[in-house]
Amino acid sequence: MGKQTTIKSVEKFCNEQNIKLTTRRKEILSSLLNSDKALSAYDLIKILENQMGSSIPAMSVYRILDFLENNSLVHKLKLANKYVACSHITCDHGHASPQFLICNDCDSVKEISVDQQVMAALKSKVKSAGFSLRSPQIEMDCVCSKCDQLMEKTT
Amino acid sequence: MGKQTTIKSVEKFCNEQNIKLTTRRKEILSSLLNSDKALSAYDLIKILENQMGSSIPAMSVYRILDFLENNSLVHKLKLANKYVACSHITCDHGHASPQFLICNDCDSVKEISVDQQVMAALKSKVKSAGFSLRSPQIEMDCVCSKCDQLMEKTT
DNA sequence: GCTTTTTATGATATGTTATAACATATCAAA
DNA sequence: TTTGATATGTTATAACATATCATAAAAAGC
Repeated sequence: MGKQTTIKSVEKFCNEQNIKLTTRRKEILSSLLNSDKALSAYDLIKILENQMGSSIPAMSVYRILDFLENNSLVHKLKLANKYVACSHITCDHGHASPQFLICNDCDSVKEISVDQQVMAALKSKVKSAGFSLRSPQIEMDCVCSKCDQLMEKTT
Repeated sequence: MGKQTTIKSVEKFCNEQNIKLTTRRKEILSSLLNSDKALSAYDLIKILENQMGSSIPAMSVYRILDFLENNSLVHKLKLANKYVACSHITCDHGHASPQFLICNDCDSVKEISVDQQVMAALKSKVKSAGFSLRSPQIEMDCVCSKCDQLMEKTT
């Protein structure tokens, strides 16, 4: 799907859901949608300055990321302290437990979903250990194929 | 197992493995072993100051944590940016993929292990997505039973 | 339309986690 | 006793995140 199409369809989605997608929020979300990598809050500040020519305080970025996360438009990757647009923004179906494969080298991220059975197995172990799951999100420390190849050449 | 026993058996283990457990390293590791929660580097600085009466720079703590992690005595929890002693320090058998259940409220941590089959399933999905796993460690955002009860009362 | 209230953003300061770069100490082996 | 390896100390700074108060913009009630 083209990027323009995506942001348009997100706007439509937000209208329907009564989510207020202000200019600032749209700028942040667009930057994330246009990136093939996870971005830190401070990456986003730089991007807004360079590409949109508008300066924005760190506090605003964090607030906006929070807002977008609460409305399931963005995910925070705790493994990397970075943020990605939800890859299911434009689906109408609710998505399963997200699993993020994060390249340790270049921060490229692939969002896939955890199998029902696997998730059930994980959950039941959590329960029998006396804990309860708060977020089904799973993040894994990986290397993408591109970086993997580069490493082999270097070694 | 008593705490004194543990640190003794760790010392024995380090001798056998030719891991130099210096005074500083022992202080850090003991603090982690004595804690039922994950601790940040700066928590450890405070603990050493209060309990051992010795001040230690942040840099040293981070280096020591690195060292202990490389020697499989300590795990870093990226979800919480905190550290825990490996719960298998005193086993002689190598342990499977660790799964950490981290209480979002009080940072108490339970280390269990991921089922072989579940791990295999996760791995194969990673592979077919064009990534390769770097660390089999899985961290999950949970609430422990104690905090769970407290929350219900408050609500 | 105009005020009130709520919501969003800006500005500033500060807190928290982590690493870089360089210096010193300690100890064992040549 | 010098050398080399390893561990630790010191200082500075980068990177990530939140608290607090002020201001602006939007929405709700009249």
